[in-house]
Amino acid sequence: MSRAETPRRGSRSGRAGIRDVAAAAGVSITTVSDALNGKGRLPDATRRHVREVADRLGYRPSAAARTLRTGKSGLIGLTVTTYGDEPFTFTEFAYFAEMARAATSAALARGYALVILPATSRHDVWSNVALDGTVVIDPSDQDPVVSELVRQGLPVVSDGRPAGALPVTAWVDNDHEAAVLGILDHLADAGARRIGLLTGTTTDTYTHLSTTAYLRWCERVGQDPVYEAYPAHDPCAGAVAADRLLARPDRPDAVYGLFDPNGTDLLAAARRYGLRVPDDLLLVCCSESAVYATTEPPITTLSLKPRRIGTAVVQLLIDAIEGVESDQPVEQVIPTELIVRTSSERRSPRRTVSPPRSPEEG
Amino acid sequence: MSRAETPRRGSRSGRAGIRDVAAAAGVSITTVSDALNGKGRLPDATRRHVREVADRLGYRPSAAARTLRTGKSGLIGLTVTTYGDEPFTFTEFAYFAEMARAATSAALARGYALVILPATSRHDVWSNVALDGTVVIDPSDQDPVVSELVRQGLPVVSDGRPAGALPVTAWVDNDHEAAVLGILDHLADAGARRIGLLTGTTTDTYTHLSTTAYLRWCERVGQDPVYEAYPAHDPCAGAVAADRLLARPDRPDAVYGLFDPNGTDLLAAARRYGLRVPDDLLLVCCSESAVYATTEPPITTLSLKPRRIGTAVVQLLIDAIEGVESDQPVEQVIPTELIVRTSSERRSPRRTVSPPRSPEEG
DNA sequence: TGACCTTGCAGAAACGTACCTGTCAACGGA
DNA sequence: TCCGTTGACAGGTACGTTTCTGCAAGGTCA
Repeated sequence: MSRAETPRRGSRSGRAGIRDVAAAAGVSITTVSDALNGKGRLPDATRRHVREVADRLGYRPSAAARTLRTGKSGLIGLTVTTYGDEPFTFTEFAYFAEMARAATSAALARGYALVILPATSRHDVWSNVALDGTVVIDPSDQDPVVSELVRQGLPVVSDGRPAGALPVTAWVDNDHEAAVLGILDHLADAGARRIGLLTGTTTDTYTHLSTTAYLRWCERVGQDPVYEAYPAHDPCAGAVAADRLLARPDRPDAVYGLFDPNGTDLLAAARRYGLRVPDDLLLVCCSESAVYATTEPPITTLSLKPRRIGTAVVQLLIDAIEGVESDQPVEQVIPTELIVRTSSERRSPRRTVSPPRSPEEG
Repeated sequence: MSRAETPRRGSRSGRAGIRDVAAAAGVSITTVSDALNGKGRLPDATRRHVREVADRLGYRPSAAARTLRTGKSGLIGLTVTTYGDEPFTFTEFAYFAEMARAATSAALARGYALVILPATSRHDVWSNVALDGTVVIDPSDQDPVVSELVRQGLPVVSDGRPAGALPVTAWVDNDHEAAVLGILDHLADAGARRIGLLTGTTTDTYTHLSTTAYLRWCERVGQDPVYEAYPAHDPCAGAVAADRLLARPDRPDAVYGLFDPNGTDLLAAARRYGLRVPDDLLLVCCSESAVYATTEPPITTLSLKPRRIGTAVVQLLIDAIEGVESDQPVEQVIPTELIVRTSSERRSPRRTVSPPRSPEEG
């Protein structure tokens, strides 16, 4: 109350700045900064006083100024693959939604927020946002976005192991070969004689690894490969490919579909051709969607565990940003989970579907 | 080339700044800024020269500094409703994913990026990011986040009309009452005598408006309401509620489900009770998911048109940010779309499902 | 030949914060 | 009494832009 009489002629910008708080509290800017950030050596009385004045003035520190000063923005980029103008493809919906949800959650828990950015290298958007690091989903071989980010010295963590010699900081992925081999063995165990594959025409790592694993398995067991490939970003093409696969003269008696909608597409196609599932046709597809638990019949699915992946990716990235010496390896393989349902149980289905337990009636 | 001989002793921060570009090009900082931003009065030769030097040095302007100076960050917040720790609920997946996709696309087209933020008012995250405005999904009555944002003078546009006197800048919504009434009439036309409702226990506007519309319709036509409510964020509760609805002594002969998974849940419950759809039970649910086109039978769905909503919301927000005098009203009602499929066609299903056309075989 | 305008650029002041470097008083020990 | 130490703060600079204001040089016109 000694000499804080000049109230610093009206905060002209509308919002209160750190200067206004300092003036109102009768202390210096340094003291305010230290008090609010828990630094410096201040008696608790001063700290409380400053905090109270700041609250009273509704002071919110400028994120831009803080970012400029500290070099940290608290923002993490999340690149989404684009097909044409659309940010992410329909076939990846459930996976992406789950993965993004987990990533968002993990980031927020550590004080970071996620920024959605397109994988296409539009410099004007990318350079307009100050990022501390980036998560990229399934980067392509010579991804220009990744190169640019690395050149700027930003950590980059990818979902999906990087193709070629892409210099990412860390990556997280499933063991796609093992997953496919496991499914094929599972189908063979269930009595399948000729297993078909519904795959994609794109060149991403997931499609590539899965397809070659299938081909190797066929070679090993001496089966002729039976597969149809289609552009995975086109949902209609999937239905057509499923139909074509079941219309072949060498029709398979079991099919694994690499993409989420393949299950319903194959089921619809089987119905058209009068094939009973699982009696005439065993079905498995890779999906995160819950609908396959209640289809007729329920369909066996492979889950890639997107929530675990999203969490792991963000943890690795933030560790790299904050320079934490992580005890986790920088290359993490997340196990997949095969959720076995009726569609792949040829012999003696255990039991008929029972109604869900109602909490009221014991 | 006159006196640019002091090369400004090495850009210490690693990255090239505007100063380094100015020194290398032999011009002033002002000239570099003007040249790169297309401002000022400069001959094309200078402009080209500066641009070339900037490219050679790999110069990227600091987003933080620009934001601090201009007050614009190019970032738009997208708040997601949270249940517990999870950023958004499973039941909204398809809707949210579509809506977010459209919003992302629309924002990027106008040079903005989206930041995902939780609706819960964790100040430390919110105040750490410089936003130009925010999209909120289904804000609650006295939403503290919205109040805070408005207090800061930021424009806020909501998906879903704001409850109470929430001071949003603009909003976009469907006409939920009209949609429900339309569906009930549609079901009655198809021969339904007693229409049931699967609804939620939450207090959001969507659930509230839809439920009261149903009750009013029942009163008008003289039908006793038959409905079950469950916490919409719990997928298991939905299956139980669907089962309970069909187990009632006054079992409805038609059901409308307000949430996305209700269709499969109701279908599974109907199967358990030996009810044929649509012969014994007409079914409609509100969903954006494509799976309902290929279920057995295909299920009639109501689409809320999340893509149009996402686009509209972002356009309104950016217009407000940039001070554009929009010719669009600040309150936009997007029409819903009823996609009629077999599950609600009691009399004479038009035709059986035909296989999709294959591009190869005409 | 001055007065005046246009062109082409440079200087320097912000933007709001964080933090490094003092400064001054009080205090304790020799 | 003197010196070293510590606590409690203030001053000032830097972060990297944008942009307002100036200022010469050259051209135009009376």
